[in-house]
Parts: sequence; C-alpha cells; structure tokens
Amino acid sequence: MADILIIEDEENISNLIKMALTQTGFKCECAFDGEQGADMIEHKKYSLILLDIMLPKINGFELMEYIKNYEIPVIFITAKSDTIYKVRGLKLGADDYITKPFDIAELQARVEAVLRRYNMTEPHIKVGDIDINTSSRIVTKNGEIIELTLKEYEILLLFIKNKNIALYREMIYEHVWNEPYMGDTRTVDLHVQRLRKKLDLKDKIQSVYKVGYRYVE
Amino acid sequence: MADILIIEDEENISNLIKMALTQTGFKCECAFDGEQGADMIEHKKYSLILLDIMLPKINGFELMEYIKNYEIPVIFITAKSDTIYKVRGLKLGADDYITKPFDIAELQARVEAVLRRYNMTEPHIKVGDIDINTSSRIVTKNGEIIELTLKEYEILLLFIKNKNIALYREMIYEHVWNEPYMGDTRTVDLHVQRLRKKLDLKDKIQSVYKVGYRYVE
DNA sequence: CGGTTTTGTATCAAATTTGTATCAAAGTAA
DNA sequence: TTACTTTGATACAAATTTGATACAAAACCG
Repeated sequence: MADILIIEDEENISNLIKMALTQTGFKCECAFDGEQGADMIEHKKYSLILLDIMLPKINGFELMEYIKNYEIPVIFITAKSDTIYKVRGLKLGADDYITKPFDIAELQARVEAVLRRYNMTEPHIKVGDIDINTSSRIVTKNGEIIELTLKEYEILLLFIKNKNIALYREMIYEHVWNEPYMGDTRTVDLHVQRLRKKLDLKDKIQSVYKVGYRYVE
Repeated sequence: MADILIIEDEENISNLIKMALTQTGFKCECAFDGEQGADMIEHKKYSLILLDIMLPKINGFELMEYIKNYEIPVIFITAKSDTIYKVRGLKLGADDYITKPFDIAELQARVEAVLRRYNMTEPHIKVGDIDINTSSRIVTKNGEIIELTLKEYEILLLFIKNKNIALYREMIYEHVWNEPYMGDTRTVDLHVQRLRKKLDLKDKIQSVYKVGYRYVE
C-alpha cells in the first residue's frame, strides 16, 4: 500500500490525519517542519505528500519546489481559504489542496483520488523529448504526436528499453518480426531509417558498423 | 440528472450557486424563503436541497424538521462558521454543511459527494457530448437519443471505459462476444464503423493500424 | 407466421505499410 | 589511397489493412 508523508507542524492535526489515513489502509509518516520533511523525502520514496503551507524552517511553497524533482504527488494543507494560496499551490504543481478545518472523509477521498490519478496515468516511457504511451501506443515528441507504423513503434520500444546497447540486426529482426533472421536483408535498416527521420534521431540512433544499431543516451 | 433545490434568500448567492451547479450538469431551482421552499418540496421530488439557515418566514432549522419526512439529502449553507450551528444542523439530519463565503469547487465537490453517498447520481457515464445511462442503456448525444444495437452499445462502453488505450481487435471481440477470437474476421471492424457513423465519432475512434482501435479523449 | 431489426460475410476501393531495388555516400582494412 | 563492404537515401511495387457498401443469415417481436 501507499506510503504517505505528512508534513505538518501542528501535532494534533498531524495525528488526526495519520489516524484517518491509517484507518483507510495507508502507511503514514510525519514530519514536523520543512527541513525534516525534505530529509525524509530524500531517504525514502513516498507515494504522496500532504504538505502544510505554514511550516517552521522551510515553508510549504519552498519545499514544493524541492519536491518537484521527485515527481511525487502533493496535496496542500492550508488554513487560509484564500484562493490565492490555492492557486499558487496548484501552479507550483500540487495535485490538490484541502483547507483546515477539513472533513476527514474528504481528506481520505482526495488522497485516494490523487493516488488513483497517478496510478491511472498510463505507463509512460519518457526519453528526452520523446514520450511513449505504451497503452495508447501514442508517441509524442515535444508534445506533438508522431505517427509510427507498427514496426517502427516496436523498434523504437526495443531501442529505448536497450539504451546504449549495440543491437545486432539479427536481434532486432527476430524480436520485432518474431521469425528467424535469414540474413542479408535491408529491411531492418530501412525501418530504422524511417524511425530516425520521423523522430529526428539521426544522432541518437547510431549505426554500428557490421553489427546493427545503438540508441544512445 | 439530479434536481437540486436551493433555498437561500440572498439572490446573488443563490444565483452563484445555481450557476456553479448548472455548469456541473445539475438542474437547479431556487426558493427565496422557507415557505416557498416548503411549497416546492411538496410539489416536486428533488434529489438534494441546499438550505440556508437564516431565512425569512421559516428558518432553516425549522424547515429541516419538515424536510426530514421526505428523505431528501440536505446541505446546510451558513454564514456563521460557529460550530454550534454546524453541530445542530448535522444533528437535525443534514448531510453536510458549507460556510459562506465558500469555494465554488468545494461546493460542487460536496454536492457530488452527498449525491454519491445517496446513490442519487444515476449511473451516467459522460464523455464529451455523449451521455450513457448504464441502467436504462440509453445513449444520448447532445441530448438527442441515439439508438444503438447491443453490440454497438457494448463496444461503446468498452471504448469509453478504456479511453486513450489502444484496444486489440482480439480483446474487443472476446470482451463483447464472450468467445475466443479465431482471427481474421471483419466483424469488429464493421461494428466499429457503425458506431462511428451513428455517433459521429470518426475522429474520436481512431483505428490503430494492425492493432485495433482507440477511443481518444 | 411475416415483417423488422440486428448481425455477419463478401466484395471492392482506398489507404497504409512493408520490402526490394538502385545508387550514392560513408566506413574499413590492407 | 584503393578496393571492398556496409549503410543512407530514394523510388517504387507488392502486400496488407481498413473503409464502405450491399446483401444474406439469424434473431427478434408482435
């Protein structure tokens, strides 16, 4: 089950949240100031962070900037019902916010919603500016959809799963075509060329003389 | 969709609520004092009532006693953030309360939460301008009923439950027909075509070459 | 039963993908 | 450098896949 980090200085609120979420089946840990929070994030991979804005040492917004590097979903906790704070939090990349005093059921619901949203996000593979959504089979480059044929798509996937490894033509062929390689065909080359062209990968897909190809970086 | 009755004497607040909820897809009607509210409740079955406490003629608490007989969920609206009022309201059988000034998104969320709790929300699935009522199996597009055959309906449901996922023909067939896919049939294609035509989904149902189909957005 | 609706096959046209051929360019080894 | 091999680029033809339509079989319904 998901591990949740609660960063909140008011201990009674912190405990309340912990109780509510533990009851729902989440594992919770608490930090009581921004510094401690940052420390804990560094040492353990959490599924979600509940982050108070008014915190000692490092405040929630500052900590948010730091958390962004970890790609962990965040729900802001704020005593201010002031919309400006909410907007600012959401702009910073928070996934939701909740204002004190809050409804326990609501908190539970929001935590679950955010986690669902995150797990639901289709398995994305990101490499540089290329993004492969393996469930929709949509490939984008800088957000723009690039139409790939079946073979191209599968070759791309093979490359990206084997970054920085020189792949033999034989290997590529047998993996993508699912049939033995009878040697001496230019088929693989052609598809690799098309892939390079469509995704502008002249540099990243290197040809390895007499061997095959290699996707670098 | 759910009918909501807003009983609130301040017309600008009333309108704000109405706008917010209409936008979310609810039908709203307004009463401006307790007497009018009671009258409307008597003449129509509402799914939910938003009830202000401070009302002319009959106040919210008194009206609450009356509403109890109708088993309609109630959310209190109160200017007083005073806990005593909240407790009193909830004890009377309100399902939730919200204090003025409130956040529109919060109001929408609470209304939906309460309706969900009461299972008042009919099993609707909405996607774009298409609305599927899974209990009546009625499909509408922009409010207009579209007659779908069984297979079409089930394929549509499959698509909509798997938005943005490329579905293999095999998968579609086995899910809808409940029997193994022996390959090499155009059956699925044909039904998908018919679905596209009836619901004008040429763009949204995309064919994934050599794979199957994908419903986008 | 008879008529209607739904469902599936067949057929053909259009679109897309895939693979071969060809030639130019680049790489390798002696 | 030279001779040779390998790869890049392009064009084009073959093969495959999908869209569209018509029509027959099957199911449905009074």
